Amino acid sequence: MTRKDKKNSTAKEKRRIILNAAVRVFSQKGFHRCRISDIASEAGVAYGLVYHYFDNKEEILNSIFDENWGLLIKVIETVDEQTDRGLEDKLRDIVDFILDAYRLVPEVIQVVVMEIARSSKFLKKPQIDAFEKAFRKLAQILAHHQRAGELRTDLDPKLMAYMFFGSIELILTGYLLGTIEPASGEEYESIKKAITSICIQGLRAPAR
Amino acid sequence: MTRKDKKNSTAKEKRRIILNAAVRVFSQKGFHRCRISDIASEAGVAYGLVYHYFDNKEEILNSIFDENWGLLIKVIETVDEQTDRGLEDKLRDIVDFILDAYRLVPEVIQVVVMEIARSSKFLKKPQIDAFEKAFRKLAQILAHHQRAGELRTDLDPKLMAYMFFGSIELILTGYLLGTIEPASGEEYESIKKAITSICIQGLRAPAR
Amino acid sequence: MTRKDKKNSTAKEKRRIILNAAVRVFSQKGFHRCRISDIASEAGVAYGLVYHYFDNKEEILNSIFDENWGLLIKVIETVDEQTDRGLEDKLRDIVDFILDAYRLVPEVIQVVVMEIARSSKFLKKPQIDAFEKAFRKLAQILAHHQRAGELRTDLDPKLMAYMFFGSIELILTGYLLGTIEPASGEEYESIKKAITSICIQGLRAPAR
Amino acid sequence: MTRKDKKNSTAKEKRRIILNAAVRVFSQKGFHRCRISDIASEAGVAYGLVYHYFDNKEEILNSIFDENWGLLIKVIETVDEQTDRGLEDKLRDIVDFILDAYRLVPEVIQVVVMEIARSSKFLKKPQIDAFEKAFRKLAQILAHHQRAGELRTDLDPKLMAYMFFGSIELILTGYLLGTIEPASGEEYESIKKAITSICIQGLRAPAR
DNA sequence: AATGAATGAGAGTTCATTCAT
DNA sequence: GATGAATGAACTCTCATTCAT
Repeated sequence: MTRKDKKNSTAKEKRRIILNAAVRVFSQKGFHRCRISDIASEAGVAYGLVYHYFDNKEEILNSIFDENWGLLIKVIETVDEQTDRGLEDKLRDIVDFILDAYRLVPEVIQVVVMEIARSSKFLKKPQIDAFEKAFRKLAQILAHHQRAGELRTDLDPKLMAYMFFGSIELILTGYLLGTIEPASGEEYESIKKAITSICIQGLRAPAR
Repeated sequence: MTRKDKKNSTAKEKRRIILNAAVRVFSQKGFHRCRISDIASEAGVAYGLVYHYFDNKEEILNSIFDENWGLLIKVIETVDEQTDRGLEDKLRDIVDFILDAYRLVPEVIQVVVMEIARSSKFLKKPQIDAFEKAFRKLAQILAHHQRAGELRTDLDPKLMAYMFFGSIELILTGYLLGTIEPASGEEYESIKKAITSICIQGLRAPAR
Repeated sequence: MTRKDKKNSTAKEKRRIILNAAVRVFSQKGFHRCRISDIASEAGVAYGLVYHYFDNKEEILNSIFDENWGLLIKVIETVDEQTDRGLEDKLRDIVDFILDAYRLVPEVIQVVVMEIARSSKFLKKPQIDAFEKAFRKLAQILAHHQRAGELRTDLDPKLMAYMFFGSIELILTGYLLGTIEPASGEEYESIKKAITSICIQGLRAPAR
Repeated sequence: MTRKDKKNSTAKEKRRIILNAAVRVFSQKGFHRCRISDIASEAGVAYGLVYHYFDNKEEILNSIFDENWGLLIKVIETVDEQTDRGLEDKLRDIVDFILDAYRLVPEVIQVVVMEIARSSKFLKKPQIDAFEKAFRKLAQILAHHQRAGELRTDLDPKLMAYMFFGSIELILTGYLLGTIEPASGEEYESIKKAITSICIQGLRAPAR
């Protein structure tokens, strides 16, 4: 019987528990409106323990961002490497990833979108860089397809990238706010398709 | 010579001065990171005077939102009434209004977008309603053009509205963050055109 | 037509209006819980005007005390001069004065008793002196009757005076709190009699 | 050697230390005139610790009241149960308790009497109820002796109870104010006797 | 006399963070 | 690792008082 079995949490797992608790309370009350003790009691630990695993409150938020935004970047990079696939497939992969994540862990998406991306002006350097990296990567992909003649060339690829993510983000916000009614499983698929399709048809070079 | 001329500020003007100061400090440091005293000293008034004109910090933020978001709603409503104009013109008016506002008073836009719209989940009822109203109005316009056969009918107009505003918003964020290089006057015009064009071509019903 | 007729308030009357308003709000909310602006709006004047008639908040309270406590002292002095009357009559006059005052202007009594007499430790010198004067005067009267053989001599007259006022005061408090049910006009008379009687004869049932 | 011995204060003791410090500063400066920081520095603890043990300033005052008024109620209840003892003994027990408490901890008595009992109109419900309970209990005792023929029946027992406590209270106030000179140990005993005796027999000199 | 805008010290309260156990 | 008592800076909000008009 290993130590892991005896205790239901190793150091790493404890950190995870705290992080998950933080996601929940951040999403419920907002980062600034919640206290370390809220996180601790949600996690079921003493609040002093939070400081064993994280230097301070902001670091918790940054950890959530790093971890999840990192996944997005990884998806975009993977997509970028698949040079043989079409633009539509690529964008669709990204949309799928984000919307699936939203379905599975909406709180995570909320925190990342509402608490971090949106106060991006006040992020620390590493987070700003990571934030920007996703846009840059996508812009690269778009530029590639521009050069391949699949996309209109009168537009800055970066601008397109921002519009793409902006579209997705505000739709998620609509869901989060409840001003767009939450979609059923089937609808999700059609929304994914819709987002991609709107972007593509808008971006696609006009047929001759 | 009236009293108004003698003194450089009437009650209403003092309120304005404080509100403008608040916009500046909110945009510089963020709502949660700035203190009432920051606003007061930026406005050049005593601490307590801020409370003479506003009940509390949040009311200041709400006033900024109400005032400016109200303008947006008015623009959308005006556009809605112009039944004889084409969709492209209408969207262009909205884009123009937002981007021109950004050029003139970027701090206002930043505060409205980053500090309020983005933490919309935590707004008070009247603000949530106002927030939603803009989307609903635009969705109405889009639905109208859908029925007129100008827009593809396979999409929820609300979804389109969210994508439209989302595109604009994240582009503004890019500007605010400096990750999109701020455009010169001329470029502004081309960006306005681009946003409208992307949206229209993407949304337009396929040519038969 | 005199100025007094034109305007419904001379300086002295304005002062009176403010003072009366102060009594009402002090009695409702308590001295520490009410603001100058409460007094002003109760009086129907601008709050700056309060400072024309009074130096500060505390002076208002002191004025209320001085004025009313002065009446009590006057009554006691008058009683003291009536050397030919019996002790019972004298005490009864004092009791009458206080209880009648309570019937007529309970708010005044409340403020004097609860806000001033009771925080007597923190009064200014002139008020402490006036406060004490009433007790000293009554003690003098009691001492006189002690020497005349009407009162037991085993007790300090001052102690008796304190007990006398203390009895009255806490009964009033009971009324003010509503823990003693407010008496009707007739009952008032019997209470006056009871207080005097208890002081002189005590609680014991008369021996048969 | 237990932890309790090593450290000079457990959680409960710390609370006690703060409460005692609060009694001292309340009695010196008055509740409204003292700040939390006064309590903290008097207790020798950090500002924030006071809030670790008490929700707010008022709760501190209420705790002092509850604790000490509770003792008074207990004494009255004990006295009430001793059905075989005479009225004089019973009243004497209550007088003893209060005056002994005053000798031992005059600050406590001052705070309870001057800061709480006297602003009883503004107390919270539980405190008002407790306040009234003491009077009700004593009135019950008096009513019992009334029925037993030991007390005059022409008086409301509640009224008597108020007079009894009122007498004691204002005497204590006289001490607190220094307008009655603080008694020596021996005098205390005679004062206790005097109060009881006056209540029962009144002020009148015994008929010869 | 009258107004109420303006001032700013003051006080309660919160809470991130540290640290002894 | 774990706990939660202890710290104190920070910040909002209040309100008595002043003063220009």
